[in-house]
Amino acid sequence: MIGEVAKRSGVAASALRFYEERGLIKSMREGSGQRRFQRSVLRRIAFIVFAQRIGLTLDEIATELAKLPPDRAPTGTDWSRLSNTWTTRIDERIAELERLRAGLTQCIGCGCLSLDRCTLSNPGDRAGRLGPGARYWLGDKTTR
Amino acid sequence: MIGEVAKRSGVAASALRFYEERGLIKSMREGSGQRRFQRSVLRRIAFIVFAQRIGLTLDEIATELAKLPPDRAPTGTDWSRLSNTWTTRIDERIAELERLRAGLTQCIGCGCLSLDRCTLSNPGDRAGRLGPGARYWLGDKTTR
DNA sequence: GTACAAGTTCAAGTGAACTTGAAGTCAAGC
DNA sequence: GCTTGACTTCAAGTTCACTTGAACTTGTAC
Repeated sequence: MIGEVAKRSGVAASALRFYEERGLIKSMREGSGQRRFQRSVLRRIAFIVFAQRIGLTLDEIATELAKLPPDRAPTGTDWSRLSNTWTTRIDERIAELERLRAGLTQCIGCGCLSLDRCTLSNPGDRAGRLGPGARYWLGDKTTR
Repeated sequence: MIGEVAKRSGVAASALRFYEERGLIKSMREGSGQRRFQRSVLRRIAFIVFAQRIGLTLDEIATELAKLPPDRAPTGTDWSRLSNTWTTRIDERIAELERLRAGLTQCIGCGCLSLDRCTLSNPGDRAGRLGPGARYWLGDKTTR
């Protein structure tokens, strides 16, 4: 029952249908055509919600979830294998935020964000190397 | 010249026009109708880019930037006053990420994200209090 | 037997942050 | 005088992650 899962997970039923359409979760169908979910779907949903907060797109999340064994129920080990790569991602994001905080207090206040002498900024040799909309102040490769 | 500012900031000209339309930056016009920017616009753009990475929407950024004195060029003190509120925001985001990391390693691995006994999870008494699409696993009030 | 809640599909709408395209202006270089 | 490049406006398109609405079916309650 989709309503039950929605209630338990806090994720709207429409979103759950959307996730299924995108292949993030699966369901069985009853004779009547209504969805039946296995218990394990809750953990998947939890993972999706977490991952979104970390900043992954649904596509990336789908790719990650596809690494889980399709044949058997995922074990704690399966999950923690996924979690490990994500931990890295979180650490990177935290590091970036700390850089931003430093930039905010050290650079914007002092005026170097006029881009002439900030250690965070380094146009010229970095410009154009990042994708369209590149922002060299961020020292960011992903740009999104 | 918009192309010059685009090159210096790494932000696309179309985005700069969009920011101007949204009131985030300003420009003078030459006789020909082309935009002329003051040097200080670069610092504003830097601020916008930083703020976006921190997770603010353009609307929020506009609100923040509106706090700068419209009459005179902003001083370092003006900027750092803004930065302070943002530092808080960054710290919150870092704290959240650390919670997520804990959740990832402690909860998903162990199985409690089946939502029965996780300290991060607490349905029932929290359900429905958050907006639509509420996700109680996040312990989040803003939900976005 | 009929009301009602909960489910179904499918198409279209939403908001954020831009980008793209069409059609036109303007100054410089050859 | 004509091409080129950089600019202009304005409308429409794009991606992401959903939500909303219309039209319909199913199961339970009275």
